Amino acid sequence: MKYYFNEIEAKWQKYWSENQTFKAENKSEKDKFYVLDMFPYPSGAGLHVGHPLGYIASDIYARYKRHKGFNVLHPQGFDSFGLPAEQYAIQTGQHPAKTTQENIKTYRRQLDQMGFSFDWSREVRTSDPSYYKWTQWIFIQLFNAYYCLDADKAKDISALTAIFEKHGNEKVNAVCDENTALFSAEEWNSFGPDQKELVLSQYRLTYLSETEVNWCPDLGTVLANDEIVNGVSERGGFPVVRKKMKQWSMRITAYAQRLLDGLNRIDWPQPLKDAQTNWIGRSEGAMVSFEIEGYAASIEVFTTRPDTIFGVSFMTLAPEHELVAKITTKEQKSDVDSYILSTSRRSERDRMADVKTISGVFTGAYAVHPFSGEKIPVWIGDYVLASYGTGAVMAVPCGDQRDFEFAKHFDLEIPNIFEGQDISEGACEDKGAVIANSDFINGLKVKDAIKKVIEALEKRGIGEGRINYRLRDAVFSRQRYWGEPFPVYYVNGLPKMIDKDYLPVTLPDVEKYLPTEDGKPPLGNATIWAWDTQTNKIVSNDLIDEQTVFPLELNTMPGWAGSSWYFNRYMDADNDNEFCGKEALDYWQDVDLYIGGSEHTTGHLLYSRFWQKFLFDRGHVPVDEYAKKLINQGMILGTSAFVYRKKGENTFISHGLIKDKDVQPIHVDVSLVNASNELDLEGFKDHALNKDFKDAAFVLEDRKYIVGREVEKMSKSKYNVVNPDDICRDYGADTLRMYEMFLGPLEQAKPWNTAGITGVHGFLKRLWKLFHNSGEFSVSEDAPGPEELKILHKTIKKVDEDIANFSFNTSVSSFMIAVNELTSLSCSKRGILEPLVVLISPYAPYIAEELWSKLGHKGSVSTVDYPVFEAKYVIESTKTYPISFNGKMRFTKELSLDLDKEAIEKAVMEDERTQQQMGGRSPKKVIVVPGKIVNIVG
RNA sequence: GCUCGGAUGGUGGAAUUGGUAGACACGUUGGACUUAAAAUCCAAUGAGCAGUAAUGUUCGUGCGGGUUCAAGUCCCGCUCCGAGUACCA
Repeated sequence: MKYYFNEIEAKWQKYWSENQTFKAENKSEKDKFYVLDMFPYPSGAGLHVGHPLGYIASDIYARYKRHKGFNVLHPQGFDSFGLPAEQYAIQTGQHPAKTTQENIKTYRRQLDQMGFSFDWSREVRTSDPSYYKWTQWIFIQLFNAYYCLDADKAKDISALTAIFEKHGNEKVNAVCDENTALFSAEEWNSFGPDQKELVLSQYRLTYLSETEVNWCPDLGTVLANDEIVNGVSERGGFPVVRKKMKQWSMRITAYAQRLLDGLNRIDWPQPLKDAQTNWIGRSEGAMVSFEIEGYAASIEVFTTRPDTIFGVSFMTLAPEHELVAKITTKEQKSDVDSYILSTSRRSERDRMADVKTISGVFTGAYAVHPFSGEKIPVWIGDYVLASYGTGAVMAVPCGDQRDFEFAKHFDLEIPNIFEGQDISEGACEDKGAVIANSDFINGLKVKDAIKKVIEALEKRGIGEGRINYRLRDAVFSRQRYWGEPFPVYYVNGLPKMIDKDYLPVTLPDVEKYLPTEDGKPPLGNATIWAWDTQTNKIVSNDLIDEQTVFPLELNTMPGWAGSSWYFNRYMDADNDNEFCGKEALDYWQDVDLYIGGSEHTTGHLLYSRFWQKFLFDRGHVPVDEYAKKLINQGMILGTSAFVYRKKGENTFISHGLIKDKDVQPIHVDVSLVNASNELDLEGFKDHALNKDFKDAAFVLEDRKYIVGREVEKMSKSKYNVVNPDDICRDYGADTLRMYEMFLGPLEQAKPWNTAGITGVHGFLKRLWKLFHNSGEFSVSEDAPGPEELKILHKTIKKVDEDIANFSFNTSVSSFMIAVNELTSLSCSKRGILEPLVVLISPYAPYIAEELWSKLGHKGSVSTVDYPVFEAKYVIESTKTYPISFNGKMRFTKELSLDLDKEAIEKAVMEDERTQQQMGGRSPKKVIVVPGKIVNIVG
């Protein structure tokens, strides 16, 4: 009887769906285990074979844990707000909700086909009003909170106003804007409501501010730093410019230190932790204030090397620094203005690419050295970034290579403040140096000098020790249509939150999805988009009267809003009264295993940790790190195929004949190429992308056209996409699952190669054949013998260990060995098949279910708690090495069920003595048990 | 530049963490079945040398050293490849 995988798979999909086999309960006697995937954005192209890799791994783990007796939560959903649906809407006028709905349908079909054990009753979609209701709610919670540094946690904003009323803000130790002014209790109490609101916004964890943002004119929107790659937009590759706009921001910087500290408590990959650590970019140093000669202003700088303060010979401001206009002298004005103009014209990308060119200009102004009182010229230069620190540096050419080069270029002084260091060729950045020519810190080492300078600065009130972070507050506004609307309306230009009871504020319909002609975001096109504070309803814009009806926010939230808390929603996805019920949260707590791509390291994975910590502070969730363990699955790459067109001719040359001919490589669809790299010429002509190709000439080798190959990212534009639908049709989902695992280590990037799939498919066929010998299912009730049990338990032990270590590739090999060995014994015994089916079911659930039911079991193997994952026989691996006299070893491997324990114990006791003996003459025989080398005498 | 990975047959990759290097699979070659092909099954397959053969033997985990009875694995010094990040004061 043939292995009819298509029928089997359809049958069990139906069964699982009808019986809700994978529905998880929020109450159980069993221990909980939460396995999470990064939910997909449902794109129009559907899934390719690369997408499900992580889902297969997590599904294997989830099914394995169910067998081990855990109550497993394994949900799935869709990150369904996003730019592609919106751009499609701009082109076609089709509502993004409709496109999204259709795409989700395709995704769902593809996911079901692959046999994932998701609990779809908990599905979430970020674009669903019943979901984004709670995204809006969390936004309001952030608005109504500030970060108290004394308690080191977020608190309700009312606690802050209470302090202001009694003591003003002088003694408040909270995270706030740099330029927050001081006020007394009397002053606060005299402020009007609008002024109070402006002050509070300097403390709120989400706030409106005029910020310099990354504006992408082609996309008509603002981008976050992690959405920009090499100075152009990640999506589309359009140029990005700096622009000032009024935007919502998230005060993630308040959590910088806790985001660092939390990394020590979670089992995430080290490279990912390193990347987040670098992104947060903590550096210790000092703030120093330099007075400007002749002005009432001073320049604040941040430095990590306050010990080098006596080596300062000039200062450099970023061209965008606010003091530049104020302090530039008349004589220098035209130079400075033209320099600022030329740097602002250069895109960020040019500035980054061109690190070598040194440019700058003198402002004409002088600062005063805080200790020596000397005059220090103030320059501007584009090597100083406005967005880091204070946008100004104290330049120490002898201690910083960039300052050194700047000084050399403009012929500025380079005083040496290091004992016995030669600085004629470059700056001395060695932190073991000893300071000289530096007044009260002469003879001190760097570390001690830093301490002493900070003390002196603080004593004189002109500076202080400071920890600075590279991390910036996150801009939270997007000028897009297809995102969460803000639950915000404006009175006198000040934001007001809509009460929880009236959420969600649902996205309005618009005629056009582009920004309005006067430059407002797409929601500016909506005609029914105003808030009536009397009825608490969305009403027509015509009714705005500035008394009771007010304009609503026109921006929407960024893509990361919905994904920053979805893992909590799965625990209680249908709750209409809370974002997630307390009971569910207390039961499920956090994610035990999270699998997803490393591209989200400094985006989603940082923002979601931030929101979780906030929700924890406010008592809404029980833990402040939401994922105990995380694994980054490696990308599956495509193997692109190329044809080579002779330049200027319609002739294609086979890969082997190119040599030094002038040819242009052109991508060709991989489905037109067979396993030996031979191109289907008729197919190529029929599916030609370019009309000319229809009558192209070919230069062949061995009567074949051989294509060139290259490994690239799998993408539609590279014609190297392999569709899982095709693989499932030809080989079945079980084969696809096992093969993707077999391809190589989970965390490693690896190219897809359909040719190798026959090996795994052949294995499943052999397994099937083993128990369908005479054409129908046949299983023997005889008890298995030691040989057969040995095969089974060896496999159990190996597979169990491999799953625990996430080495799914080697466990597939173990299955193959087992089936090969059983085949050679012609073993078809129930006592072997039954546990083997359970063992194999996480990898190949469909064939396992089918065999399980043929064994006469009711219900699904997927939900069976079965002790099969504990090997009944303890198998010790022993090796015997007879040693010849020249010291070379040979040995025979022995795997035994009936080990002579006494002999081993005795040998272990002699271990020490043996080692001594081995230093001298070689023993005749050595037994190795794991971890020990022992000698057997005789 | 900095940070983190990696380098093993024709290919993807194993190697119980210091103990048979090359599991398992692809590919290749030969054979069986077949009119033939596909499918299936069996055998060989790191390289070299000797032998009709069983077998013996030498070399072999990017390069150069070192530690050890024993190194793909540990230590020191390089080379090359990949990923992330970048004027961060």
